[in-house]
Amino acid sequence: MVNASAPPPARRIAHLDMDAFYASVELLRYPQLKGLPVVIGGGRRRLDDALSAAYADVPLHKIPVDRFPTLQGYAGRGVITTATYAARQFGVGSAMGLMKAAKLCPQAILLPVDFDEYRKYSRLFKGVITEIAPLMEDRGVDEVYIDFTEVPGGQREGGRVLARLLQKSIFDATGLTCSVGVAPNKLLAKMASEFNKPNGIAVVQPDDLQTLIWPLACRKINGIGPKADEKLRSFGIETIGQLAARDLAWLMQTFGPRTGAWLHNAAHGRDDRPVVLESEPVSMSRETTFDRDLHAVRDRAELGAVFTRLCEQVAADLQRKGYVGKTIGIKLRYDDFQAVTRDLTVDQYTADSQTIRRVAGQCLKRAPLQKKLRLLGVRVGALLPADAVLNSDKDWGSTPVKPAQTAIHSGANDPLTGQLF
DNA sequence: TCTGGGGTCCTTTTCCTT
DNA sequence: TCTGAAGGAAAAGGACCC
Repeated sequence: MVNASAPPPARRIAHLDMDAFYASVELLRYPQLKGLPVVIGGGRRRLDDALSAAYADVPLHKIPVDRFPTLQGYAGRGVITTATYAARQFGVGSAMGLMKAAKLCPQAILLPVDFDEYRKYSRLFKGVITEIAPLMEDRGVDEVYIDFTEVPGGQREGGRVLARLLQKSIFDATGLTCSVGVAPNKLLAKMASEFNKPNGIAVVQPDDLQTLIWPLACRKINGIGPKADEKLRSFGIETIGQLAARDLAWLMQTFGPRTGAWLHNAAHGRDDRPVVLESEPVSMSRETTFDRDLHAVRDRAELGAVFTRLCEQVAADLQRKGYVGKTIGIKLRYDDFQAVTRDLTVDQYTADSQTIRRVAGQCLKRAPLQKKLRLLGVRVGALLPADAVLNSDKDWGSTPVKPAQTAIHSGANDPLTGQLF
């Protein structure tokens, strides 16, 4: 039992964020690129294949720098996922189109994204963390929340001692650095982890709200994106302090009851979300942007093949991870970048590619197909673990499918989609 | 020269039922 | 049969995050 006379330990939540994760992992493989402008993104082919074919007998770190592909003359679609500091000097950055980046910094080396490699290091550093502090919430490939409250050392110097231990242990195991923020809750910990990047630690106490948090831009609150920020600015609200000064009723009136209350709490540093150790996925999807825009009629063979492949990929993902779902949908993005979605909920849970393909095809018939398409996606939602679903047969593929609601126009005579979809 | 891919969550709209 | 209200579920869109 807990000693009744001792106060409960103060809640200490850490947010740990790996520094420039993708780029750092790539530099472990190719240390000869250190200090050079490097952008990661776009490329569909694996660099390894190209380089290791030419340098089969040379270790990766000995491949000459001038053998790496650069942005010079790059033609094609795709965006930069991340860029090294040396590349940022030229004005290139995340989410920028590769062709634009090629104009700004043609000498930048282009590496393809290698998620398998990043996932490998992700598992590694998370394993190090849970050995020391088991209450960890996974927030993607390069960041986590950790509940320090009951961990030995988690209260010393407000959490700084444990944060240092984690940094050192992660570096020893992976060669990678990270930044840690420790605070009374997730909201503040997330902001704190940005204070001393890279390889930094920041500790925020409840009393620090006005001095450390209120001067920050509203955008620093996790959950306030470009749209919300713009709306706030239109009311003259730029800093978190200015947001905190608005009264709750006005915020709820202006932003809706839920968002308004959330904004109010966030500005006052209040957040009682727990650290969540396990969570089930809600949906799985695959989507692809075409090399060139495709037309539903003129390119229907190509489009149909991509469509089938996406369905197969989603089905394979579901099966590999052991899930079934019953809301099946598609996503289209037209050449003008407008996006539409259509989905349909069926009676039986499924992870079968042909079933997904059939239902997704019905969705596609309900979408406008006059404009050219630049992207096609397939999604399965309303997921359940496959072993939790008591469908009579285990062969998801053979389950009959019919729409749960309205009968869907068959579209058999539709000139656009007639036989193909 | 535009703008990836894989997610979650929230709000609004639409449809169905009573 | 029509009309309208109310509530729920599904569908659609969009903001946001990594």
